Amino acid sequence: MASKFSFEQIVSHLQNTGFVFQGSSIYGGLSNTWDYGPLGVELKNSIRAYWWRKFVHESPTNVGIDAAILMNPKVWEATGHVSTFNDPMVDCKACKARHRADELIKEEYPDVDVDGMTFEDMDAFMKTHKLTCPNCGKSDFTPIRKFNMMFKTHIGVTEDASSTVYLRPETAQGVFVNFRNVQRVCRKKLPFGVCNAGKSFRNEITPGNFTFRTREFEQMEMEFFCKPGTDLEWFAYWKKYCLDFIAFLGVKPENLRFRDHEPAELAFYSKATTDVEYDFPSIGWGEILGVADRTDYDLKRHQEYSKQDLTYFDPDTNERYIPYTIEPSMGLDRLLLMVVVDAYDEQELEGGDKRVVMHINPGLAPYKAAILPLSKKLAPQAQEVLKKLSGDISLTYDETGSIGKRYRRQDEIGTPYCVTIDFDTANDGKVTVRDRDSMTQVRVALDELENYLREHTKLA
RNA sequence: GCAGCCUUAGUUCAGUGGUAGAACACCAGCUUCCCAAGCUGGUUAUACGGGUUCGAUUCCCGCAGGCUGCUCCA
Repeated sequence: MASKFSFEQIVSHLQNTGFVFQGSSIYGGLSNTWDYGPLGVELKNSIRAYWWRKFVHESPTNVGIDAAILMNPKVWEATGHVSTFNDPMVDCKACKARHRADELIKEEYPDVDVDGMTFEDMDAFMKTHKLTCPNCGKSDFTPIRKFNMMFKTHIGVTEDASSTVYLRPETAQGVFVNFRNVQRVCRKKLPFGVCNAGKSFRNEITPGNFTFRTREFEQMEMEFFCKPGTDLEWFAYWKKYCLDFIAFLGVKPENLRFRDHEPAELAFYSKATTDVEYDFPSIGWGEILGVADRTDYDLKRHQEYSKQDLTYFDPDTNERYIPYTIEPSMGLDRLLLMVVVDAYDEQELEGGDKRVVMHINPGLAPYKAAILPLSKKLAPQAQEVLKKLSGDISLTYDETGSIGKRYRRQDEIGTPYCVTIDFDTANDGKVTVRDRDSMTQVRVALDELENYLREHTKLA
């Protein structure tokens, strides 16, 4: 079941501890924009790095790229984003409810070919057939209005139509347009995958639920190119691989599920799609990643629109064909939200005290360890220890308040280990390492400390 | 984007047409020295912009943001 703690409670904790801040807050904020704070960015970087390791470094078939956000507008004509992201929306003038015109028509007249209708056709159809609002029963709609979900901007200082470009609504196309480049320079044979992580932008009508749905978000996608006919096999392979990946992040398995899309639910370009969903408190089951069999749709369309040959020559069979693509696509912001929601815990202690603990996977935690002098008098010694530990372990330092209070602060932000320098350290060369989850302590020699921390914060 | 409700320190809450108070948190000092101790002192707020008024945090309007519902999606 979903976390027993309320979403509101967890979100508030994230904002109070520096995982996430509201965007532009000193100007009153900007709706649905969020800034990752010092802790959030560490966690986000860790998750992305782990994804990169699993999908690029540990998958010999795969390589990575980092494609540009701005692309030639023809890309979005080829993919159909320019037309399909234009949904025909109507408002009911009586009750102000908003509906999709095509959905309304389908509902009442399932046999009508709505997809073949223009927006004008739909407008006329709704009027002549006196369609009513499912919400209030009246038949009084505004004309169809288009909502293009792509953000537009302009190249150059003059804003004429010829200079219009879009912020990419998905990272995938940056990979497809580089299919030939990557294949050539890496001398790749099928099957092979190309990974890309980066920001995408969608002008959603209704964002919300904190960072779960935002207009600017970070995707981590792979396009895995394979021979047609082997696609379902690879689809199954990457589906399994993704679930393993999620499991390694350390979330509770009972909060995860696979959901195969029904045929009617499939996107027009997809042959099969599976979502992995997480059971968020208050949001319910929410998609955190999807694996799709995109067939040869994308490359075929790009070949058609760019007039470039995007076929693959198969040296084994001497055939030329357009590869099929399996695409595991995940939202980094959602993965992060899942990790922190899953990790959040409150414990009642003796005496009615409450202790907030974030049981974040030690390998992902924003800080792997906190360096704490038992007394302020030991601060110089503790600073030395901090300085000596090499820079690629993320650490924090705290010398104010009692040691118990400092342990508590680290628990609240998910730091798995607290390293305490005490009065014996100078004599025996050892420090106390306290474990967040078990609340137990061990003495570790200073020489061994770095290895100890590395060993205990290693990812599978 | 539309409708309803909401907005006072970092957080949770008081309060008033005459310029804001607490608790927790935070900082400093003393003390303590391995799981939120104590004492002393300290920093910090009426989201923003107008209007009414001698005077607005309080009343009115606008705007921004938050929450809830509708439509969409990774």
